Amino acid sequence: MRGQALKGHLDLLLLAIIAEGPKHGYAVIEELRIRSEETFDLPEGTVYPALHRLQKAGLLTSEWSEVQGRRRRTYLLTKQGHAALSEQRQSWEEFSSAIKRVLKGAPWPSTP
Amino acid sequence: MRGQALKGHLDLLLLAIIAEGPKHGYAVIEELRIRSEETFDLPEGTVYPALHRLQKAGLLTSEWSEVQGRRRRTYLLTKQGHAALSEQRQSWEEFSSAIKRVLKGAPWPSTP
DNA sequence: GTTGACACCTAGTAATACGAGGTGTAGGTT
DNA sequence: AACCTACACCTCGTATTACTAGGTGTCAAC
Repeated sequence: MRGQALKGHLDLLLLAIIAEGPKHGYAVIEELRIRSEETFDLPEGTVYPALHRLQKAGLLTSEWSEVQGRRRRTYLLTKQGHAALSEQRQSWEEFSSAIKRVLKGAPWPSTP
Repeated sequence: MRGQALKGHLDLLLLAIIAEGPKHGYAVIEELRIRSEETFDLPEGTVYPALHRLQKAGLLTSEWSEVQGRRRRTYLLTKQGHAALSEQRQSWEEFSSAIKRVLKGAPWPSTP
């Protein structure tokens, strides 16, 4: 149920979602919520600035459009974005397996 | 090879290591480096303040000792510390599987 | 007698996720 | 008509936190 504390890994999630197809910010939030089964229910104040950051870094481009009276900013991965994504996937793999190795030391809480 | 960017998960690692047996700060660093196979090679400026923080939060206690002329501060988990650990293990489990669910959407980079 | 491993510490910095607010449209319900 | 909810965007400030860059001191080896 916790959405907080995805500290360094937000970019990976955003890039991964948008890599599957162009999406606007609000849709990214929804997609993340659904795909994570409510684990990631990110506030807009988290996602929008992050998207701006990624665009500024050259990993995303965006385009404005208007759909049924609402303006949307739709994001797309650049070549750099794809490169960054696959790099960050690898980092995640390494990171999470390192954590696993550390945690594996003591089985699980046997309430000592 | 990178040790940085373990953003929100440092506490989990420290608690997990110390839960296996009392350890002093320097030994915690070594243990983390070895167990993670060099992935986590944490600077002292990261670990020591974190240990202080955990102690202040009541999750650790410490005791000074002197071994071969060197003073050591050895840490131990409190009851709260054990509770926090098992909570954070669970959080990690949930967090990492949520990430996996998000990433699983598109197989792996087929260089599109 | 200097270097390197051991062993601790603090102060400051940069990054960043989030909270709290704000703007506006469309489509309902009351 | 007034209101609410979902959609859709935004910014500013704050708190946390990992890290950098320093500092102190012991011991063994060279």
